[in-house]
Amino acid sequence: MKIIPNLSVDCVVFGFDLTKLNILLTKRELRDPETDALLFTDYTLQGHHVLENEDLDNAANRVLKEKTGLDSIFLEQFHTFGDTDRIKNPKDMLWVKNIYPTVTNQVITVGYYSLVNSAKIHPDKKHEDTMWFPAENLPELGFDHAEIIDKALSCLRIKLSREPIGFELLPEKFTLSQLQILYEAVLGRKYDRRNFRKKITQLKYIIPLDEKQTGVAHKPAQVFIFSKDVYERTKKDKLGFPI
Amino acid sequence: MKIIPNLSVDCVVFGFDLTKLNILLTKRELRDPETDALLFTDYTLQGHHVLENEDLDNAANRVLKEKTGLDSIFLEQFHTFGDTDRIKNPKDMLWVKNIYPTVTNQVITVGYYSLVNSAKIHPDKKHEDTMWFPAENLPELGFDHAEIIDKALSCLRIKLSREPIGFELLPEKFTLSQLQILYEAVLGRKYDRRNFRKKITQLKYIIPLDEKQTGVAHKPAQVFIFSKDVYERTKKDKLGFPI
DNA sequence: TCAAAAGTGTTGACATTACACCCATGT
DNA sequence: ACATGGGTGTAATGTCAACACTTTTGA
Repeated sequence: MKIIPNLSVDCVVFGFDLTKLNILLTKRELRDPETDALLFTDYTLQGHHVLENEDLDNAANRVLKEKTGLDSIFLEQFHTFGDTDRIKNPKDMLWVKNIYPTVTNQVITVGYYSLVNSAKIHPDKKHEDTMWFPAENLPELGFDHAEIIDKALSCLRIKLSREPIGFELLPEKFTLSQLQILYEAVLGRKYDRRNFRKKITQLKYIIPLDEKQTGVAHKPAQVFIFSKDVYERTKKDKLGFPI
Repeated sequence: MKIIPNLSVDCVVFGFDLTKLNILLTKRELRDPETDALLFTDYTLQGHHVLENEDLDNAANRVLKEKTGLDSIFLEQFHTFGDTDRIKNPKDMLWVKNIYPTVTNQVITVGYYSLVNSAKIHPDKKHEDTMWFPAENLPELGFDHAEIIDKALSCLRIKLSREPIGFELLPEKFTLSQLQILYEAVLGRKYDRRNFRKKITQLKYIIPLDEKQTGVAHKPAQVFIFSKDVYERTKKDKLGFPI
């Protein structure tokens, strides 16, 4: 299958480990083709060129499946990056010349972000060089991927403050504290525990189970599930008042 | 300047005539190259292929400048459309084959919307075949432009309910009723006049002038201006509570 | 003098914030 | 027994929704 040389997708994979927000990155190395000397090393998002006769969304799904093994997970297009000087860093130009000699110097990339429960990816097994980094503490990034991640995060924040998508980052059964930590981690603010619980428990689509946490060295918490079905049935698309 | 055959931008130009929300469309006709018989006619967004060595955002600005004469107006990228079957209607395939024979059958388009005060465009003069249509009552559209407009409108709604961008659609000096009608037209809901005014007048960046409407057959309204400067200085990026 | 939109305040319901103590479990 | 996070209520404040009459102008 031939690639489309001037069109790629990049996926910002967000994960939550019940403590903090993480981003999945892949190690990139460039070695001199003759001497094999290590020229540089850094990290990049999971990306690939779109293939001929492939829908954009499918390209993003394919990349995700290849890099994480996960299928049919939450995936949302957030922005397209098309400045002609996107690849301006000398190391990136060198890398492109070595790895994709057929690629033009004007590549636009469509950014997607996806949300996964970190526990579902075991990067050590399949892809040694693909690993989680805390969103707050990322390593050196290739290309314009720092910019792409910034934009992804700000789009995720807006989305999360409008729609209940946080559950995509949690195990199916979760506690209210885990949910609160998730919101705090993504939105970068704190919530009062009582007020948070009050708010959440009045939502009909967050359903308490007759089940408690086990194996924790403190009072076990009640577990909840999210019902997308109930949400879809009861949501009312109200837009905020003008700012 | 050569075009990039598989990459285009489409601009959804929103205008407000102090009454309702409008969208700028261009008439498209295809005639049989031999008999000159009219094969079909419909309307399309303002779009064009991106040029080699042109930034995406610049391409959108160029298209807008060419089609409306306007420069440096509000322009926001909202979504990229990249399904392989985007051009599936027979009339569209026919049109592409006639007009852009070099173009591949897999073209992705980056959607932008822009906001203009309708009064600033006099389509009759420059472009007879480019005209305003009420957003609520659009004619038959080519390609997937109905879908693109839907998405643009829903993105505009979300943006408008988060940020004060409505002023881009208004004359520099406006009345509170005009602002209210604008919000009602875009968001598709009604506001109580007293509550709306209460809310707006407490915003420091909407500044009353010592000036009144003239030439109206009723009590003249006070006029206001929007200060982007004051807004930028006083805004606090608060994200909503989880839904 | 009439028509048309401008302008103006109060009240009740609801949502948001702030805040402190006891509980159940594993070690 | 202790450390850890779970679970709970109330009062003050702020925000939102509903509602009707008078004013100013041009025609």
